[in-house]
Amino acid sequence: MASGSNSLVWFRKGIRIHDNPALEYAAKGSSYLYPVFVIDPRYMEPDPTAFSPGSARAGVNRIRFLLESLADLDSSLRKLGSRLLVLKGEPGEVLFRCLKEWDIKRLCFEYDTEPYYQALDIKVKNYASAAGIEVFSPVSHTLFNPADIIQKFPSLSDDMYGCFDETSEKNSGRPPSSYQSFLKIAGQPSWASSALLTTITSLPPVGNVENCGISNVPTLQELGYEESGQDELTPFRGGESEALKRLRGAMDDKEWVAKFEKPKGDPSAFLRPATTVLSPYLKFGCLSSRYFYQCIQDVQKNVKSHTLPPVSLLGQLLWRDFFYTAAFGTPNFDRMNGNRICKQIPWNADDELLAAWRDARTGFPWIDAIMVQLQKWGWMHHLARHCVACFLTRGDLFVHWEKGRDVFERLLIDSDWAINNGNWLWLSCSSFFYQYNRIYSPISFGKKYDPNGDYIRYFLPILKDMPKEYIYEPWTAPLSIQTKAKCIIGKDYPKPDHESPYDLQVHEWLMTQFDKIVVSHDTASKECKNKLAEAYELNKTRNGAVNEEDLKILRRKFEENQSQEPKSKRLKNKS
DNA sequence: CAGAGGTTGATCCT
DNA sequence: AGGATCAACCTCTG
Repeated sequence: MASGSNSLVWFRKGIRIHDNPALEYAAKGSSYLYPVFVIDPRYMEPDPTAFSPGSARAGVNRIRFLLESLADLDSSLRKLGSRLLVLKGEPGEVLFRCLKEWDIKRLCFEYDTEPYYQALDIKVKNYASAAGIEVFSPVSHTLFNPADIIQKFPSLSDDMYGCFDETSEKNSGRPPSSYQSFLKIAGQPSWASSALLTTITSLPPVGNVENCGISNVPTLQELGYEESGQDELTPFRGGESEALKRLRGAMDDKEWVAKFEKPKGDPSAFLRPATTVLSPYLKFGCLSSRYFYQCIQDVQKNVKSHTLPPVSLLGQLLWRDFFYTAAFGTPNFDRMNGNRICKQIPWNADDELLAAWRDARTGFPWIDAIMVQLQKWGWMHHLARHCVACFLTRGDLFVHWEKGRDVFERLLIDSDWAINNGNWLWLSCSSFFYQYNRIYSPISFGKKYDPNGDYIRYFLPILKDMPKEYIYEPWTAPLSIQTKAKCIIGKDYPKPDHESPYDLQVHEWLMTQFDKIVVSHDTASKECKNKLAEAYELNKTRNGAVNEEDLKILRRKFEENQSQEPKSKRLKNKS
């Protein structure tokens, strides 16, 4: 490109100034630079029919986080002599209009591996090349280029059998299916010991943008959302400035960084979370994962000893790349059907169970408190996510992981297509992880970290006066205690009734008859284990070719087993 | 094809 | 707090 012409940098993720190759390249030698963000109504427009405040695809917490991130980007750009140009509409159409209107010769945007952008970006690139516009689309969202990893990974079908199927021809490798093999292929990132940061001191000016429908970064209200109370909204503020502040805060405690062991974190810690809470900033690219990587490396160089992947802090960033690689290299990664790495399992399609889980009324306080934190904060600890995901799918309710995935995808401020789907595959024992006998107890897991139940008391204030002896299993509290705690189970707080619609009197009677609880996690989890064993068996005999009919037959069998042992009979057997 | 290992289970035991 | 045991899956390695 001849220097002295116009460039456009298109922000999607990568909402930052630091370590932003697309921005740097766009700025180099241009007379005018147009920094653009397109507000896609499909993602941002209020949808009153959704189950929570927000658009059709995103809860209001994440929309707000995005707007804050954009406002921060705009303010940073202004300090460099530029500004953010916000436009509304279908991104492709808006972009084509801008390219024409402003006579753009160079278009720069961060490469994105998600299916949505893969499809959109092909259109954009085709348009640009037909119009003689240079396109620069660097990989800067992840540590590695997922395509490189897949290329390097020896394809099973090529190596062992020397045959070529359609997939191996197109794609010489498949993504590694375990973290360890991923680490081995990935190695050190090429840039690990080189300087990433070129400090930008000024940017080319923005050209004439009159009559182009440019606006400032809108507020939630300007987008048509109603004002809501502070305590209904996430405590985490969006933006690059906030990300770097948070990063600095974490890195300052060198001991903590060096000793970080993810599985040892306390999921019930909420006043001071046990992790960095940098995930939402990584999701939107307010924080560069590569810069984060280098910061951790710096700390590790200066301490005597440190933890290692998979549990270390660096290991967490590598998990992110692991899931990005798996997601990029697996067709239909976000579905069970047609997903070659996903076990085919006849999950329930029970919308009532799903709604009880989603709306925090399962009757298990540990589970419900986590779901309230999800709705209010849009963030909860990784292990808390494990508990509710396990409970919904393979642990207790046997509801399809795709349903839970949808709820997380909407409500999490850090929801990330690759990572969210990857973790649901993991937790439901559909892929990556297969030890389905390891089930999180909705009662004892939380108790181990928080015996007093402070986390439950905070997010489920109705239970705030329940004595700690009963707070994880309030249905076991004698009625006198429930009365004193101003929380009658079955009236003020649900009893776990997804299996047993008993009235309170029967419930009370049962409490005198059994030392075990009425709706037993024990019973539900045992049934789930049996179902998973049968489903695994089916997958084995069908050798990865389970069809709709197979699943239907097995689903019918599960239903028959359940009706053979009705609730009343089950109780009589016990008494 | 056997054996080792797998980020984060629960329970009981010391 | 840490270890053994439970029951037992899959993937990777040699």
